Parts: sequence; C-alpha cells; structure tokens
Amino acid sequence: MNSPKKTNKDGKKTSELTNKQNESIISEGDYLLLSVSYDGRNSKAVANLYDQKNIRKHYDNSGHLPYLISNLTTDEIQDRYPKVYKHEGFEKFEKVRLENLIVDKQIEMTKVIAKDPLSIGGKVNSIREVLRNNSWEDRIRYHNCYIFDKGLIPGLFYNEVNGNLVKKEFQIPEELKKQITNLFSAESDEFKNTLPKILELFFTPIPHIERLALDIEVEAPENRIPDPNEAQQPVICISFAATDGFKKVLILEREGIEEGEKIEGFNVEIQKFKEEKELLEEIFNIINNYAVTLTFNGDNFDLKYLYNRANKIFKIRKDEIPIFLGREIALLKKGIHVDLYKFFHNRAIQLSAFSNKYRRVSLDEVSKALLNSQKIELDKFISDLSYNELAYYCFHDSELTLDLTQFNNNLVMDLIILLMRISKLSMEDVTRQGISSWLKNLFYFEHRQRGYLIPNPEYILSIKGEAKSRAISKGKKYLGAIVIEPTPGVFFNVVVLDFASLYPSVIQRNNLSYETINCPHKECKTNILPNTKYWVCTRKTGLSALIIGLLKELRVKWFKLKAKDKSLSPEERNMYDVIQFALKVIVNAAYGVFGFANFPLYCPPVADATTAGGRFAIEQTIKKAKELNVEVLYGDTDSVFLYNPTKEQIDELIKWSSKELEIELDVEKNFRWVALSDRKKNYLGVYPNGAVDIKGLTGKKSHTPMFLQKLFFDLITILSEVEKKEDIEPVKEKIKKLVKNSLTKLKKKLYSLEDLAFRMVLTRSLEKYKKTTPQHVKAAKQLQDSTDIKIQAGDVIFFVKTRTSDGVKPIQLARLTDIDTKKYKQAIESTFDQVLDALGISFEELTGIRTLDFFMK
DNA sequence: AACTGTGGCCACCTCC
DNA sequence: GGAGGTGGCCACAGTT
Repeated sequence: MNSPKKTNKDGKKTSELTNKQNESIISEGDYLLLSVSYDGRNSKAVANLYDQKNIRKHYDNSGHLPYLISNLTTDEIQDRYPKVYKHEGFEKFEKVRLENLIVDKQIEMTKVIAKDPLSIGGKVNSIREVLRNNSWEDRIRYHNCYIFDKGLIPGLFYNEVNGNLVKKEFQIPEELKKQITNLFSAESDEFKNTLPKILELFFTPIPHIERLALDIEVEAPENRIPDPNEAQQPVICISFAATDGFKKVLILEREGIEEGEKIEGFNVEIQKFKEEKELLEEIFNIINNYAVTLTFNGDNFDLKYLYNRANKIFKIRKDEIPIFLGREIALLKKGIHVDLYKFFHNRAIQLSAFSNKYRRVSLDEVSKALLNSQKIELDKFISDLSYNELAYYCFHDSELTLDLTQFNNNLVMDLIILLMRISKLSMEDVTRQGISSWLKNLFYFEHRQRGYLIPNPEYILSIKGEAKSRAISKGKKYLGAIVIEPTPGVFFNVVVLDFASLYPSVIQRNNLSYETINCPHKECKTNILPNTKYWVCTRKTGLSALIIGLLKELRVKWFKLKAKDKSLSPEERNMYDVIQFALKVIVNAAYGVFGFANFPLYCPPVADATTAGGRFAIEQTIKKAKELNVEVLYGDTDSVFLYNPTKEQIDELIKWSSKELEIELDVEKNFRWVALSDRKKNYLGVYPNGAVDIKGLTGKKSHTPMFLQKLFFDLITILSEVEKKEDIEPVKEKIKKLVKNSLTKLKKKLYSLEDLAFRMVLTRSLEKYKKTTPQHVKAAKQLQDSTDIKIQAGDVIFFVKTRTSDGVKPIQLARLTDIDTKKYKQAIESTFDQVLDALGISFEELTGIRTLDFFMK
C-alpha cells in the first residue's frame, strides 16, 4: 500500500503550478475556505476555514441576513400581503435595482429580509409561501446566498483582516499571464475582462489537506445489514487511516471472540474497549482532530449509525456528538465530512472524469477500477471474525477509502478543490450534489456578482417556451445529433476528425443563453440561427455563452496542451491534467442541463439550438470533405471518419472549419484499418500499434456473459494482427478454430454457470414491471419466491438461459444441466456476426455447416 | 390446439 | 441530453 506521506519535496524547482508545498506558499494566517454553513444557534453564516490542521470558524460580522426578492413595491406588499411584515421572522424591506436579463431592463424590486432562513422558505407559512407568485430568488440555500453576496470562492485562500475575510491574491507570473492573454486577443471585451477572475481559480496553488478516513463494523446477526436508524447492534470495530500517517483500530471486546493469529505485515495499533460507550467517545475524539473526514457511504451508514447508537442507545447528549444528521446526509460540527460514495456516484465524475471505468459504485468496484486493489474477501460472517481478522478487514476499508483520494498524486482531492472553485460550492455540497447543481450555483453566483435578477424557472419557460423541433425517438423533447449511415466494409488507413467540445463551442459561437435566445429586441429577430426557428441576440453576450466559452477556451487552448507538453515536469503536467479534467467535467455538462427539466435555468430552446448548431457543423463538414474528394465513411455527432485522406486534405478541412465554422477540428485517431457494418454506433478500429477500439459491439457490453466476452476478446486479438488486406484470409482459419473450440466446450458443459451468466440491472422494483416481464425480471422473481433474498431496484441480476418454461433461471437456482445450449450458440453467432459481416465472413462459413463453398465444390 | 411469423413496444446498454 | 443497437415480450394472424 502507498505511504500516505508526501514525497520528494526537495530538489524540484518551484513553478507556478507546483502544489502541496504548503510551507513555501502558504504563510501563517492563510486559510483555505472549505465551506460556508449556517449556525442556527447564533443565527449567522459561518465560514469554515482550514489552517493547515484544524477548522477555524469565521462568523459573519456584517449582519448579513437571508432574504428573497419581490417584484411588488413595499406598499403593495403591505397592502396585499400583510402577513409578510407580520411574520415573526420578518426583519425589513429594502429597495433594490436589478437587471432582468429576459426583458433586458433594470427593474426596481423589493428585498424582503428575514431573521432566519426558515422564515424565507422551508415552512408552510414561510414568507415565500405568503408571497406566492410575487416572490423571486427564494429557493437559494442561505449558505450559498451568503457565498454569492460576499463573492466568496470556496477552495481559495483567505486572510482575516480586522475581523473580515479578505481573499489572498496569488500573483500569476507576468510572463504566463501575457502568454494566456495573447491567446485570446481576438475575443470580446467581456471575455477579456472575465478572464483574470477565472485564471485565479486555476493558478492558485492547491494545498495538501490533512484528512482522516474511517470505516465501522457492526455486529450483524445472519449477516444482515443493520438498520442505521435504529442502531440496535453494537459497533464492534472502527478503523482510521489518515494522511498524516495516523493509523488505528478500535475494537469492542466481546465474549467468545478469540484473539486470532497475527496477520503478517499488518501492524496497525489496536486498542480494545470493554465498554462500547467509551469506544464511541474515543471515536468522536479522533474525528474532532481532523478538518476533513472521509467515508464511503458515511451519510447513510457509518456516521448515521454512530450518531444513533450514541444518542438512542447510550443517551449521549446531542451536543456531545460531533455529528449532525440531515435527512440523507451526515455532517460534522467541527470539520467537513466527505462521503466518497456520493462523489463517485456522481454521473459526471463516473463518466467524464473516470470514463466509466467503474460501473457499480461500491468500495470494492471503485477501488478495483481506480486503485487496482480491492476489499478483502471474507469466508465467514463479520461477527465471527477473530479480533485480528476483524481489525485487518476493517482497516483495509479505511485504507482504500483514503487511497481513493490519494492515488495519482491526490487527483481526487485536487479535483474536489478545483470543482469547488469553479462551482462556488462548499466541499460538503460539491461532493454530494450533481452536475446540474454545480452549474446552477456557478450561474447564480455570476448573476449576483453582476446585479442580475435570478429568474424563476416558470418565468423562463413562460417566455421562451418549449423546443420547436421534434425528436426522432418518442418521449424525447427535441432533435439531437446526427449519426451518419456507415459504409459497410473494411477500410485501411482511416483518419477520424472530431470537433473539440462541439456543443460548448456552439453555445459560445452562437451566443446561446436563456436570455439571448429569442431575445426581446426587434433588430435581433432577423438573426436566425441556421437549421432552427430561433433567433439570437446581437446586442449582448449571453451569460452562459460567456462563461462556458471561457472555460472551454481555456481548456482547449491552454490546459489541455500543457498537460501534454513534454517539456514540463511530470508534476506540472499532472497538475495541468487535473485542471483540464475538472474543466472537461463542467464544460461537457453545460449543454445537457439546459435540456434537463429540473435545472432551474431549464431552457429547451437553448438545448435545441445547441444540437441544431452541432448538426449544422457536421453537415457542412461532410459537404466540404466531398468537395475535397475525401470519402466520409461514418460519423457520429461530432466526428467524421475519412477514408485514406492525404495530409493536405486533412489540413485543408481543419483550416476551413476553423475559419468558416469557427470550431476547432482535430485529428482524433488514426486507424490502420476500420471494420464497419451497416449498424450505427458500432465499429472496430485497429491502430498502427495493434491496439483496438471497439464501440457498441455486443461482445464488449457489460451484460454479455463472461465466456462470450473472453471469446470476443480472443477474436479481437486475432484480428489486431491484420496489417494489410491479404492478412484477412489466413486469419479466418484461426477464428474458425476459436469458434469450434468454444462450441465444443459449450456442448460438453465445460463452462461454469458464472461464465454463462448474463448480468443485468433491475432498474425498478419488481412490482413495477407491468407491461412486460423481461428475462432478468423473471429470474429475479424466481429468486425472490424461492429464497428469502430481498430484491431491490438497482440490484444486478445474474441469470442463465435454460430450457425451462421461463427460459431463464437465476444463477443461484440453476444447474449446468438446465442450460439451453442452442440459445448460447445463437449468442455466440450474433456477437461474432457483428464483426465478421464487416469482414465479409459469415458465421456459418466458419462453423463449417452449409457453406456455399461446400455446395459449389 | 400447437406452431410460426410479424410488428409494435419495452427494457437495457452504449455512443457521443 | 438524444440517437440507436439488441433482444425479448406480447398480441395477433395465418398456418400446420
């Protein structure tokens, strides 16, 4: 396991981006802003500052209070809604002038200020409920509201000056600043004015943050997972692993449990407790020592359990427990709790950042995918483990949890800090909330900073309406991307070009934002976007176009290039890579949120116009390619597959795109050869070095049985040896052998049930399948009926195909003799056919039955 | 009464 | 977020 201590601090030259060298960059009195919360007892916002070791609480000293905005005047409110100023939480009215972007006008509004957040909203008689449709900005969590108004940026450094928080400025080296500014000399003034504020987010060093990971084990009869709401069973073990090298296991002494053999290589200190209450108190002491505590599912289990165990069973007073429970969240009173389960569950993290490397979000799966390490497998129940075994098992989980934030040079921790800076969310929030929440917060922040009214979702919808295009698939709201009909066959020397960040580029170039699309100005109405029924503003830059454009440009023109720049040190490149990573996550999601109904700035016309711009770009590119006499074999959304183009043709196309479309087109891949069938989103490409790219093919899909995935992999290995056209024929023989072997194995029942199992996720609970009963649902039902296993939505069902009346059996109930060999033969056939038909080989020809050749000869 | 073929639809997984 | 592939379910019609 990795040593948690930071290494090599010496000898390396300091650069603008080297992080973690806290002592050389951060001076006494510098605090990193980790989060802002609301202290109900003092009725004040409080900033949680990290001072290299502990959390320092900074209470608001400006008298800032929660509020909402009303479109009514003070008199009108008093007249029509007297309950407002009679409300016990009402403080006062204030006049404000705000810019309503949708109508493009400054408007006089009333700030209704309250004594506490719940008086604004959250109760049945809150002021926002009283004011109903005359209330704005009333659904913003107060701690975020405070961040916006004070312009605080979580993840940056602050000093306390005369009791005020003052941001610490890190000077970006002049030379660097100049280089970057020069890149964007052609951009608008707004762009250039906003640039420095954004640069600060990325060039402020990211400090090392000391953190503690913990994991608890609870005595569980029959291996059932104990209910953390009741916390009936005793906590028998807890382990800690921290970045400062602290490692410890606390164990509850129980009757009949043996010491057990010492486990080799495991020498973490174990402390035993006779009384569980004392154990709990010691846990709380340790937690209080750290600014950041990490868990895997601590919100819903570990911390919740500890709290309820302490409070309900041992009657420890609430104020003596360092944990604070929300509905589905467990926070710490002194420090920050990061639940990595929630973080890794985030779809943007799973997809954009870790490109779907892990499928299910469990400590075991995520660790396997990212750390190449996994949980210790147990052959008995937790309650039956000896002390030594228990300590070893439990500690390993803490260590994995800690490692998930440490691997690859603290990638995850750095990513979290960067995402905090971009989204302006507290550490607790950014690690728990989804991408739409990040973007919401980012846009809200910018609205407040610029004096814009934050519009109500219904208001945007009432003015801008739904999308005007019709989607291809039913149930979808607007037309999406184009997928080009592939030309079937094998093609040598294929170059794939793709647009760098197509949708963000369209948003930027076409000035798309909820306020600019179908804007109120008469003269803009003729500025129709190609391929759409929308016009876009010519007077003003859209806020989302500006922000997304900036982030995208920085990523594409600076950070991405620097991450690949071999002249930089590995540490520096790594840092640049994390930054471009963070930007990618945010920028890629920007288009999707405008089409997501729960996003508060939901604006289907923006999403609609974005995909339309994408379609326009790819259509024009295909047209241009044809003009240049290059054959386009295939393309999907933002890519074109070019058949044997010359260097000149490629350059010409790239130049044309940059000039005419104003979107960067790049060479993404160079294939030695590509096999295309007539199916869209399915292909196989082989690189010059023999590496293979497989897309969409069944053999690679996660539900495909193991044996078939392996078989498919073998097929790919054989094919990757093909270098030229003549190589295809001899390869057939090899494939033939492969298939024959497998078929024999199948007939002789040499594959295990595990190998033969299909794996599918039950997306809903069993009762909810009304219209049809898919196979995995059938298997799940059998399982539930004949065993006491509870089956829930989200469970992965393992089933095999059988000759029984249902046609399937769950793996737990099946035997090898039940297997329907025919069905499996079919599965092999269809999987192989997807690749082979592109190569002009038929499956039947391979298996030697009824070949055309046989009849001919 | 038991099979076979068909089309519409559903569910899942993947691509970008 | 929409597009699109695969496989299965299900109702129905037309055989066998």
